[in-house]
Amino acid sequence: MSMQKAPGPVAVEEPNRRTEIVRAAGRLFHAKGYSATTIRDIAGAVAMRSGSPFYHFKTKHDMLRAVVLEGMGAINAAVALAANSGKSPRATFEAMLRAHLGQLLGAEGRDFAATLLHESRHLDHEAQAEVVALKDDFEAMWQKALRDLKRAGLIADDSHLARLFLLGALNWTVQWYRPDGSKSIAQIARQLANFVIGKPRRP
Amino acid sequence: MSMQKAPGPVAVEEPNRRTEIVRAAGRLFHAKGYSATTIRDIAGAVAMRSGSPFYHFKTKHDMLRAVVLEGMGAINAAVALAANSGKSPRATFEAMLRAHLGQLLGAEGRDFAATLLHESRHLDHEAQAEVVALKDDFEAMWQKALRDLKRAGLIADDSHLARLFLLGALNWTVQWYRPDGSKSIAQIARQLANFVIGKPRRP
DNA sequence: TGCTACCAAGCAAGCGCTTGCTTGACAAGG
DNA sequence: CCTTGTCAAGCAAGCGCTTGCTTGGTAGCA
Repeated sequence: MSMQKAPGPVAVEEPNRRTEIVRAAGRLFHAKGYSATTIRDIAGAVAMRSGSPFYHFKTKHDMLRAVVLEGMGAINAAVALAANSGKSPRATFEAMLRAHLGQLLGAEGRDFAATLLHESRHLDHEAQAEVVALKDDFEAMWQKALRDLKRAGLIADDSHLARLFLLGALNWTVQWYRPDGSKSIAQIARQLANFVIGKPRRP
Repeated sequence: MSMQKAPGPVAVEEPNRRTEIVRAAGRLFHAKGYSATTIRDIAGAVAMRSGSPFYHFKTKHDMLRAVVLEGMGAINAAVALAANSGKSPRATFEAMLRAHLGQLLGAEGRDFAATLLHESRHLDHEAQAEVVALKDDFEAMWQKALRDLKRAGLIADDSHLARLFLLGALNWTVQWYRPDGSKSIAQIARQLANFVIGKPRRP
C-alpha cells in the first residue's frame, strides 16, 4: 500500500510527488484555511484525482501535520542560524528579525509558516504536542536574545511579556504585509529593531 | 415570514433569541473557526433544531457578518471612549490599551473580537468592505494616539509601521492570554505602555 | 513478475438550507 | 366569555450536494 514515510522535522529534499502535495496543501491552507480546503482542491492543484493523495498521506490531518512541521522546522533553523552568527547583540537581534520575517513573508516558506501560526489548532492533541515542544525551543531562543540585549544595556525589559509583545509584532506582519508594498523585509526588520531598542547610538 | 431586521453596527439590546444565536455563533467561531462550525453546532448551543436559525438569519455567512460587526463596533466604541478621556497623553494611551485588551480578552466581548480578527476573510467582498471601512477609522484613532505621544516627546517613531507593530503586539495577546494566568489585563496594558514608551519619568 | 504510483468509481456521513406545518400568545368582534 | 384571525417563533423532515476516504484495478518501469 502506501509508504507513509514519516519525515523528520526538516524534511530532506526528496523530489517526489509527496513534496508537491505538501507545498500545494500549504498554499491552500494559507489562502483558505484548513477546514475550507478540500482534498479535491489539493489534488486538483497537483493534477491528481481526489483519491490519489491518500496514497501519500493517511488522512487530511496528516497533510496539515506535514505542513506545520515543515514550517516550524524552517523558521526554527533560519532564526537559529541568525542567532549564532557571532555578531554584536544588536546586529544579531536584527538578523534574527530578518530571518523570522523572511520565513513568514518570503516566497519560499510563507505558506508553511502562516499555516503554522493560524491552523495548528486543527491538529489532534498528539501532533499539537509535537509542535509545542518545538515552539518552546524557539521561544527560548528569543528570550535569550532579549536577555543579551538587556545585558548590553540596549533594552530595559527582557521579561516573558516583552518577548510576547515582540513576537506579536513579528507574527502580525502576516496580516498586513504585501510583497509589492513599499517596505522590504529588511526595512521592516530594521524599523522593528529601532522600535524595540531605539535608534542606533551615534558615536 | 422572517423579520431579518438588519441591526445597526452597535445593536441595541433586544433580548430576543437572535442575540443568543449571535452570541453562540461567536463562541463557536472563536473556538473552532467559521468553516469548522456547523449550523447544527450553533442551533444545538441555543437548543434549537438545525433549520430554526434560518428564521433569524438568511445564511450562515450572515451570522458571521453579525458577529464580526458586533466585535468591530464594540472595540471601536471602547477605544474611542478611552481616547477622548481628556487625560495626559501617556495616561490616555494606557487607557486605550486597556480598552482594546478588555474587548479582546475580557469575558463579554472576546468571542466577537477574536472572530473579527481571525475569521473576517470568510466574509464575502461586500461585508468585508463594511469591516474595512470601520477598521480604517479604528486605525486612524491609534495613529493619532501615536502622534500625540510623539508630540509629547514620549516616543521617537509614530510611523504607520510603528502602529502596525503596536497593533500586532496587542492583537497577538489573543494567542497566549489565559484569564487564569498570572497577569491581569491592566498589568499587561501597563507593561505594553512601558515597552513602547519606556518607564514613566521619575520627577 | 512485482512494485510504485496512480485512476475511476463510489460510499456513508454530513453539509447548508428549504419547506410545510404547529404552537402559544394576543387582540378584535360578537 | 368565547370565538376567530393573526403573528412570531419555532419544529420535523428531508433535498441536493459535498465531504473525507476506500476499493479494485492497471499502466509503466525494473
